[in-house]
Parts: sequence; structure tokens; C-alpha cells
Amino acid sequence: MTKVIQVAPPRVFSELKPWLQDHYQDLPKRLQSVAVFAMHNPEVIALNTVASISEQVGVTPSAMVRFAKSIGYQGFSDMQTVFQESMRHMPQPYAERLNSMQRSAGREQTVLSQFTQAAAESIARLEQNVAESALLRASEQLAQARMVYIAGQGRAEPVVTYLHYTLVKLGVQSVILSGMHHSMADKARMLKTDDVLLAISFSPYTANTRELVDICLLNKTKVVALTDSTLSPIARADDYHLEVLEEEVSGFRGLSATMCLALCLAVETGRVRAELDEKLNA
Amino acid sequence: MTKVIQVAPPRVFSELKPWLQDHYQDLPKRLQSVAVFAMHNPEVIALNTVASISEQVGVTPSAMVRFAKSIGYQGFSDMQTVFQESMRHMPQPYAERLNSMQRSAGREQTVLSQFTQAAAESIARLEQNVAESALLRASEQLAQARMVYIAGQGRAEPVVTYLHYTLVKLGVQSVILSGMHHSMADKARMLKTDDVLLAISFSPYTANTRELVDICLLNKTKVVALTDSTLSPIARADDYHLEVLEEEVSGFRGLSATMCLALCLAVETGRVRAELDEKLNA
DNA sequence: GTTTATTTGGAATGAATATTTCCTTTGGGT
DNA sequence: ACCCAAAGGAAATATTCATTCCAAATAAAC
Repeated sequence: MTKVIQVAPPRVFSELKPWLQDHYQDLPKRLQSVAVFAMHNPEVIALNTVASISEQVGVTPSAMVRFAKSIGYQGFSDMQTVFQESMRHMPQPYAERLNSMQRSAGREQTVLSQFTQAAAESIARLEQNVAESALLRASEQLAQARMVYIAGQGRAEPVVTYLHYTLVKLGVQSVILSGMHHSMADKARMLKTDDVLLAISFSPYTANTRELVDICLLNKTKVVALTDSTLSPIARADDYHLEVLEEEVSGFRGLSATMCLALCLAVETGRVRAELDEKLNA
Repeated sequence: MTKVIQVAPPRVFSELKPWLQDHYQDLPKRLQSVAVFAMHNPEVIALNTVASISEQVGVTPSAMVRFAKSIGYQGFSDMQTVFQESMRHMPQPYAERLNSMQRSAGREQTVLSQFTQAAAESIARLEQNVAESALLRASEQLAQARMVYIAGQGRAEPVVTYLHYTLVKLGVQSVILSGMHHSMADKARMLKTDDVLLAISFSPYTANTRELVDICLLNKTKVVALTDSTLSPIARADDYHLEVLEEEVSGFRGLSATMCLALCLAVETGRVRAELDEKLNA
């Protein structure tokens, strides 16, 4: 019989990883293949059968069993349960939880709970304050656009990135307006009347984004704005704006509610766009 | 034989949910129990055997099979694969997602309320599952770094932008690692042992970020990871990783909870960093 | 270059598990 | 109160799947 590790094998996935790193060199060729595959595709190991996995790896079924045994498991199934357990997103051990509970009980709340609470509140307010109809109107504007230009700086920039990413995935043409400040104005003048500017801005409102909106409105280019207050300089009566206000914790404002609204806007836009496309093809 | 639905059963989990809501009333008592359980514990359905599940639900094994068949599946195993597919977060083209969105649109919930609800749930889970201690350990690593390199692509990119923005504001030196794929590896090799890589990655995990982590660990460079599963290839035992799982709405995953966690991490890092600086000046 | 130990693939085995069948129970209608 | 149809439970059956074993191949040692 081959030398089989007699000590207890790792019972949790996070311990298995370093084990493999250490012993990788000493493993036979096929078993190395399996090791690499397992570390890169743990989900496959957790969910599939020996036959199916071994095929994906390019080894024979017996190699899978040998692999598990060489680590010290009783067999493949035994190892698989370890992979499955990690998938279950098991809540943290109760000891840990109590620990953090105790600490928060006596004194002030933990950092995490403070921020999660603020985020939850912001999201609750978002649902209250944003009218579905406003969301729909904004989405329609974006869906009809030949091209969507997205602009925003500072704290708004992650939102810009996210909107761009999601819109593109949903098949809505869009580009991010960024770069040097002076060149932005030039770019803005490029926009045609059938384009739409999607501007994101929070206080303190950057002069740049504000200018951009001004230029577009002069050009009769439609503007959809995402901001934190109707008082915002980029919110005008003649545009389509959505308002989201983030609760603040000791001076810090998050983006949880904002991201949620951004996703809604993108998805709704995608949906409306799909409807429009259908009509055209009919 | 009992009336069995002959039309094709839902092949994706997100379609199964509304189906069950519609037909729930017409199901026999035991099958209703199974339905409720399945919607609340999809992971259990995906991972366990009929015997084990039926015991947890409190019904006989045959009830499980009947349940699957009453929906239209060939048997339990057939249904189970659908649950498993929903677990491997691999997913469904975007066009499809919009499709299933439309179909479930009849339901009274507005788009906004669906997404806010998902976001709220994700945040609640975040508070439950992330240990304050893990957050603190990760923050300490980042605070001690000479320089923090932030990496992440696709859906993780907004998080990268946000972390960079916030860390810089808090006086923690950091840069974003981006650009062409081949140059990334070169950049990664530049990292010194007193630098820290902050990697953000969600499934399907991009090969790039994965490689980056591998290189850094080889170089003995510390890695702090933010991911959606302990199974993630970028989560290792010898690094500091934080896990956040976003609830999904008809195939779309938001970033609300992720952003909240990112903010916590940044703020906590800033705090620890300030403490360290104080000690040095004393 | 020959012999010996390891590794590997493939078929045979046996255990685990889903599925079916049959019989009992329940509940609704006449 | 009786009957009939639908539902539920338990055990038999069939299938799938992990595991084992052995022979062939490969690499190592002498």
C-alpha cells in the first residue's frame, strides 16, 4: 500500500488549502492535477460525482479516490463533505458570535453593526422615498438613448463604474465620461440630442459634474441624475432625477442604498430596452 | 396516477420560486411542507440525500420524490440538479435574466421593493456572519502596510474604486492594480513583503485576480481578500479574508452589503492606522 | 540493462440512494 | 354511514455511484 497519511485530515476547507501547498511537490503527477483542479474549482468537487469530475480533470475515477486517501480521508465522499460544508455559508461559530455579542452588549456597538444598521436604514428610506414611477421614467429615458454617457467623481465614482458595468452587460450602450477636467467640457459638447447624460453627484457637489449638466441642458440633451438631495445643483425641474440619502455614521457615508438604487435603475433600463427592441423587430 | 404537470419544469431556481408561489395552494399538505422547506433551505436540497432531507422536513422519502414529480421533474435527482446549478454561482446570460424578470413581473412587488428587500437581507446576513475579530485582523494588516495594492475586476471593480477612494481619504496609502493582464503579473512581482494586496473577487472568479493572489503568497506578501465564499480560490488559510454574500433577485446580485463591508474595513483600517501613528510619534 | 517499487487505468464489486409499488389511511361527497 | 378518490407511509426494487482490486505501464534503483 502506498504511504498514506495517518494523521487526521483537515476537516475544514481553509485548512486543506495550505496542506496541499505543502505536500503538492511530493504528490504523483495525476494527483497533482487533481490538487490544482480542486483548489481552482472547489464548487465542482462539492457538487459533482467522481465520474463527472474525473472527466473534467482529465484523470480516471480511481485517481480521485487515491487523491482523497493520500490526504488522509477515508475516501472521496469523505473529502467531498468537507467541500460541501464550506459551501453552506455556515454562520460563524457560536463562540465567536457570543464573543462579539458580549463586547457590543456592555459598550457601544461594534463598527460592523453600526454601519450595517445605517445601511439598513438608508435602504428602508430609499424604498419609502423613491417613487416607482420616477424610476420608470428615468429608465425610459436611458433605454431610448442612442448612447448613455455616465459621469461622476469622488464618492460617486464607484456608482459610475457599477452602472457602466451593469448597463453594458444588459446590452445598453454606455461610456464613462472621465479624464481631465478641461477636456470634459469638450466631450460634453459632443453629445447629441438623442444621447442621455447619466450624472451621479453627492454633496459637496463637484463643479465638474455640475458644469456637465449645465452644458447638456443647454444643448437640449436629456439628463438623468442620481443625487442625494433635491436641493442638489444637478437636480433640475426639467430633468429626471432620483434621490437617495445615505445615513451617516460618525461622519462616514456609505453607498449601500445608492448601489441598490443604481442596480434597480440599470435593470429597469435593460427591461424597457428589451421591450423596445422587441417592438422594433415586430 | 396523480395529475402531473406535463409542461417543462423550471430549469433555473429563480423561475422555480414564483412557480411554487403560484401553485402552492393546490398542493397536498406534505408537499406544501416540502415546498416551504425547499424555498427556505435551498442549500440543503442541493447538498443532501433524499433520506436526510426528508428527515429534516419531517416527511417520508417518497414525499420528496412526489414533490419533484408534481412540479414536472423526472424525479428528485432531476430537481436537485436545478438547486445545485443555482449554487454554483455560475450563471445565466443577462438576456435570460431579464426574461425571467418579465415573467415574474405580474407579482405585486415593485422592482424597487424587490431589490431593497434583497439588499436588506444581505446586510442582515453580513452582520451575522462576519466576525468583528476577522474584520479587525484584516484592518491591522492593511494598517501596517507600507502600501496597499487593490485589485479586482468586473463586478468587484466598483468596490475597488470605493476602497481606494476611502482609504486615501483616511490617509492610508493605496493604489489600484489594473491594466493589461500580462502587465499585472509583472506589477505583482514588484510588491515587497511589507506591502499588502487587497483582493476583491466574486464568482465566477476571474483568473487574473486569482493569479495575483497566488503570486503574492509565493512572495510572502500579505493578502487581504474580500470575496463571496470561503470556497473562493482567493481565500486561503494564511491570508485574511472576509466573506459577504449578496442575495440575488432574478439573477441579479447587488453590492449593497459588499459596500457596507468595504466601508467598515476602510474605516477600521484608518482607525488602527491612526493609533499606530500615534505610538510612533510618542 | 535488469530488477524493483510506484503509479496508473479499467473493470468488478459492493454500498448507498433514488424510485416504484402496494397497501393503509384520510377526507369529502352522496 | 358508506363509498370513492386522493394522499401518505413502508418496504421492495432498480439505479447510480464510490470503492477496490489487479494488471499494465512507468519511473527509480542498482
